Amino acid sequence: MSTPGRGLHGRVLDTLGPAITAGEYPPGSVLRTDELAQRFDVSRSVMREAVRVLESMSLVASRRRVGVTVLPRTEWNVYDPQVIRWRLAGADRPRQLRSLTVLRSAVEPVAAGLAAQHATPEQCAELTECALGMVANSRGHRLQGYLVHDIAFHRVILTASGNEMFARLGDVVAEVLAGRTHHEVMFEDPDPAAVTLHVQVAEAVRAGDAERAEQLTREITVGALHELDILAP
Amino acid sequence: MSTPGRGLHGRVLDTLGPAITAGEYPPGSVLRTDELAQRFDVSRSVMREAVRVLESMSLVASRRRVGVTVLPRTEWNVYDPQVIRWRLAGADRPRQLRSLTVLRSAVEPVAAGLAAQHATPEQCAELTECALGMVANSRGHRLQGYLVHDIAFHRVILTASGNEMFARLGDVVAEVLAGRTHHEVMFEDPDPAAVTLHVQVAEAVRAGDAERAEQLTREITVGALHELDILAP
DNA sequence: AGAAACCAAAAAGTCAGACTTATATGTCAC
DNA sequence: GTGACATATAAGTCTGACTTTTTGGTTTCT
Repeated sequence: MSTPGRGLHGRVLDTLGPAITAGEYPPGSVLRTDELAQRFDVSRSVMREAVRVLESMSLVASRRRVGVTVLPRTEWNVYDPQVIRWRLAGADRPRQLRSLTVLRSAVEPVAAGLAAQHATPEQCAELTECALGMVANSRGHRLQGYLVHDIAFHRVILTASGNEMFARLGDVVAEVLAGRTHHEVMFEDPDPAAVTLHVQVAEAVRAGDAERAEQLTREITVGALHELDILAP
Repeated sequence: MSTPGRGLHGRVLDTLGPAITAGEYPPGSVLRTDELAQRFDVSRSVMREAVRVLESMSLVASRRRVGVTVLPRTEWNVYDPQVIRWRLAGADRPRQLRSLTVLRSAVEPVAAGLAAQHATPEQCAELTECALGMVANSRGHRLQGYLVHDIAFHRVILTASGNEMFARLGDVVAEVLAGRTHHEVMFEDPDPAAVTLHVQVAEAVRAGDAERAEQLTREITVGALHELDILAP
């Protein structure tokens, strides 16, 4: 998943990125390129490339005579897939999970509504296929199989919406769903009501009923919010 | 606005970024670092830093023995503020404007609902202030003054939602609104109904009425969709 | 004493050149 | 045609010297 070990500068990022997003260097901390280069045992050129990438993510700012300063979280490019991965993998995981779930609750219903209007027959077929796969794996601790279809389902919805920015959230949603299964509490079989909702969404999209698709998806995301205690019961 | 001229590599990006996002290099095009360095009259080290940044935006991929290849639009990090700016400034502007407006229509209503629950008294005050400023500038071709308050209004809503990912969309929304005033057709005074809606949203947030704040904001964004002919009348 | 001008050190920024490594592609034998 | 092998290519890496900006302290003048 993603882009592992693409060169030396990538290795550096794999260490520095998670460290910064985890808050190991509080905002305002100052790093020096040469020192970092020594610490990671790479040349300054490689280190500079890594710093440039962090800078383009607004994780740090590089200024002459002062050094590379860590920026406050409010400056971070929180939509950068790399940043999201780093945060999901580290100490910032709960916060990232919450904000992503709220984002999902806003985006996915609208995406489903658009999908009902724009989905191709192939996408409709794939959607029902996914929903059926979820049903088939909804009992008997077949969490892995369930997850695969769940991820595929939401990815198709986002793609079929026809909006490039929605489509780009597919990977993020996938990581959220996968995380819920693997890290969070998810011992029992999935909620039967949720499974039913997915089937109904697939049907609504196929029927071109945007209103219904949106409303049903809203119910799904409300469920996700409840799981994280973001909504009062 | 943003980060102009932060070093030589930034200058290179200011040319290459817009060129790529405008589609001047079709997907699959191959660039060579050395050739680019010559073309921009910079050292290879500087050029490499620029390429690294483009790579972190998934605009290009760098592979040994082949070169720097331009990636298809579906790979781009379309949430990167820099990418958004480049696209809004170039040939891809209409597409970017549409997808951003659809994103707004999904996010802002939910953000307004959350703002109604979480906004501080100061934020509520600022919000009504903005709304009043919009009213005051809604007649007599005072578009500039209107725009300032409109931008501030939406920024407060997104910030007050308490969700970091929503808050980060403030800059983007600002650029969309500014673009609508400056580039798009916007000769007459703003729609009075829209002005009223903003005032009502401010009131709903102050009253803590999440449901109403969300619904009213939805009406605002529906208006924005209509402006771009995304919704049927 | 306070402000203005000045100086020196520090760290990022830039450049040039040599070298390494992976890999796409063409060549040859079978 | 298939597989092994050689070769050329372009990215990747390292090093060292040099430039530029900026900060913080020092000196000087009012």
